Amino acid sequence: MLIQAPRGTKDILGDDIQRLNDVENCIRNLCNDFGVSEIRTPVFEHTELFQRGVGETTDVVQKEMYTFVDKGERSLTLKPEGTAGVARAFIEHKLYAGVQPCKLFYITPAFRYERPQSGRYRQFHQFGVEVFGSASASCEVEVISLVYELFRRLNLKNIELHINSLGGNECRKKYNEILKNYIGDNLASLCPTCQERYEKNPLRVLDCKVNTCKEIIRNAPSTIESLDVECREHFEMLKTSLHNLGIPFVVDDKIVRGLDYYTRTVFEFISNDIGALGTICGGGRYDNLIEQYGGPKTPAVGFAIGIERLLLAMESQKVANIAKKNTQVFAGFVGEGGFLKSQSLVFELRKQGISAETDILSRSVKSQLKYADKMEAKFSFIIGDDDLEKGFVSVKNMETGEQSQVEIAALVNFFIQKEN
RNA sequence: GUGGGUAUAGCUCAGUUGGUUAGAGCGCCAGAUUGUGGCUCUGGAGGCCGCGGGUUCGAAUCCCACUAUCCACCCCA
Repeated sequence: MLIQAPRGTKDILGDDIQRLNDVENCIRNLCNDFGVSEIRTPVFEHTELFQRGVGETTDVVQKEMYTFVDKGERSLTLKPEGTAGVARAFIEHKLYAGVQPCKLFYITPAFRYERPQSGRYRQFHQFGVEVFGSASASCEVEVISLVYELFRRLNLKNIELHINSLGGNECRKKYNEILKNYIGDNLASLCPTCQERYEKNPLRVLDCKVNTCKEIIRNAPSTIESLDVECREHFEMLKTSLHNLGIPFVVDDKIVRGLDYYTRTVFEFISNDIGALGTICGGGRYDNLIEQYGGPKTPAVGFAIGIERLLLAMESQKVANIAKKNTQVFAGFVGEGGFLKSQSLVFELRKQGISAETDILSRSVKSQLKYADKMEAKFSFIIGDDDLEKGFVSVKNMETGEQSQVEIAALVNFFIQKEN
């Protein structure tokens, strides 16, 4: 029986790894420009961290986590998202005592046990940013503008920013009651899952895709209408600032995020180019989480981008230009003297930072050149005993076919010149 | 967890109403006079036809189950 990669996982190689590296480099430069430093947290954490943070009633915690017991009888879980671990680290390293705001980013694999489909894997990768310490709307602007700028740098188009406000603790409590009243007699007409949601987390009904539910909630009062004065001002300030930066957005009072820790602002960046799962980026404010984890009361804003989805969008828009591996020099040979000389020349060239290759399959000269061609070498030469005697070798420009005599002793310098 | 499509060479796919030894294109390897790539020509390697049952004289082909994969629902990045 052949063993293959586990369901919902995949190997990244060839053009894909090139694209991924390009995106990661772009992210690192971007974060540097935005004053955000990197953090790497463990791939697994105590299960309780996610239960308390992400929320006991969420699907992620209830049925999608990779949880196991280690030999010390600890219940551990492969991270299903990035925020919980960063929040934990923020408290554990007492970053609240350092310079505020504290701005961190991560690139990490994440794990969820779900049925794979387009844009969804069991092991996927997230790029996320968390900003701790600011209660002001300019904190949201900080991270939203970062995402917006990432898409611009990657040349991605047709991505819509949707924003909403769920309100703080008080408004949310109030809104739940209002929504329940609104649904009222229609409760029986809701889909079974929504009837459950009605009890546990009425907000989620707004997110339902079942047509009958959509119809019922179509004219439902929005969370925005129940905002208290402070939350309303906060939301207005956010909109003003986004206008100020020229970042287009739509207010979408139907977006409700699936993770319990969000308060006030939530937002998503949505693409229509990548199939049914169009949310490339999701995030929002979570002012209670740090305190809930036992840290000092600390406001925070964050988001996560699904890197696979980002790549999907890039592929569908064909914006990625893959940097080809470029071999500068192919050093072929004939005979043992030539073999030893080409071997040492290649090593010398490589030490000089010039990408060079020789034949290690004992192939004919013809085949060696074919190989050089496939490697897209810019120059090639074949060195043999008679060349060694003469002290010169014929260097071929692989694009033009031109050949020129070069002194063997000067070969390395010759290619250094060509490199510059 | 639910529903639908798919599974033949490294890749993309043909394969007749079930009928001898399973095919093409691309890719890979080699050759076309002695030491020079791309184009062309010739040859070669490479398949338990996803796995296991069943129907049949006979199955890549029909039926069943499983697994994987793709897409959608749910949920989310």
